[in-house]
Amino acid sequence: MARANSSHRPPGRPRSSVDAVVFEATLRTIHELGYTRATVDRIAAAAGVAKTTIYRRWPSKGELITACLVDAFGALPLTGTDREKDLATAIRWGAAKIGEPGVGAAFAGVFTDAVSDPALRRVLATRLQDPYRRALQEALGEPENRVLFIIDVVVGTLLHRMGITGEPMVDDDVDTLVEMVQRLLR
Amino acid sequence: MARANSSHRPPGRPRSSVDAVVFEATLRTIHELGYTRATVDRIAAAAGVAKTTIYRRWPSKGELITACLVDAFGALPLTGTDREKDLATAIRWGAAKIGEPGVGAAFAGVFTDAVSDPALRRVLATRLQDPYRRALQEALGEPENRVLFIIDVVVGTLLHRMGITGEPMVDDDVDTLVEMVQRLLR
DNA sequence: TCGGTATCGATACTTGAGGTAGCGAAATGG
DNA sequence: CCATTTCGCTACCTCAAGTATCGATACCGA
Repeated sequence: MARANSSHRPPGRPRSSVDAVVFEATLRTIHELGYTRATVDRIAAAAGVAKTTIYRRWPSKGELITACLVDAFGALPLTGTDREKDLATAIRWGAAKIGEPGVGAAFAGVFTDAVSDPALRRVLATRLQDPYRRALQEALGEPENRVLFIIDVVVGTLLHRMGITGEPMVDDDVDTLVEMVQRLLR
Repeated sequence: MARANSSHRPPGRPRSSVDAVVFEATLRTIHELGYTRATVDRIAAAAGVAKTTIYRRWPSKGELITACLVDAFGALPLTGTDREKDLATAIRWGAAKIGEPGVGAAFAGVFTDAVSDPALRRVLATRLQDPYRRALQEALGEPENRVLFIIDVVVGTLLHRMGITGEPMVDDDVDTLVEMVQRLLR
């Protein structure tokens, strides 16, 4: 069995550290041109990198966007002690992240691509949905199907608004969303 | 100013009445292959019609799908006398329609195309969203922004579930959705 | 210092989908 | 019979995802 030796460097030229630059260029390009016109060619150009370099690191546009979103969303800031507060935090956190330039459009775009692409759907579920679903299950102490329902409501609503208006949801409506979903915990 | 004379037939060969056949073929193809692989070529073949005939009637794939959805959804069956009941009816009606074969996938697909296509977004808003928004405003007696919020929640949630699982929402969750949104009327 | 190896940018290519152009044939009304 | 329009058909254009290849380059170990 091969030993996992983190201090061992693989042979050959090491990869240049441009992942963060590519992520930033991806969101910026999507923000400026929209998801469809944000082609891999344009993203590569915006990052100052060859298209082949993109495909060497992420096997498809969908996986690039997914990795970009995982990087952009980061970790949910939950306390684990106050269920109502944690749910409100999660909703407001999601609304804020989806409102960041390019994030909402990227999310909506990759999500819809996934509808017709089972492989991408698995990647999206594993890398993006599962971590937050588990964190919420633990913090809220609710069964999986209930947490999945809440995720459908919150993410679906926020993305639908973003897709219709092109603008993030206003705070008043986020407040309504928070109150509405919080009742499910009582 | 040209007079609108509905009894006057325009000259030339009349269009063959295949709209319904094309709509049926569109939903069936999307149901069988998914939105992305349901190309206009394949839809035309499934309808037994030339691709150019499709483009003679609908200027783009997005407009074809929109017309198809307008035809599939039809009119909301509201009473106009019982607000709570009408809201529940609207939600269950929407859930049932989105669950019909091909409808949910078509809706999700054209919706996401619209995110990056302002012209299509206008078509979708005018032909699909506005009629139901107005009908709900009248039946519920709620202001426009409140009705728009409800539409975001209901449609967003149903489409998100459909996109994630590929299956329509189960009745129990639809019930929860109904109760959750009904509280907004009180 | 010099191979071995893997990444780099660049270019060219394949595949597939949306959409258009132009044709002769067919269907209507006058 | 003639003008007009739609029909199916074929060929085509544009653009985007993804692949293949090549010389150049960066790192490691001997």
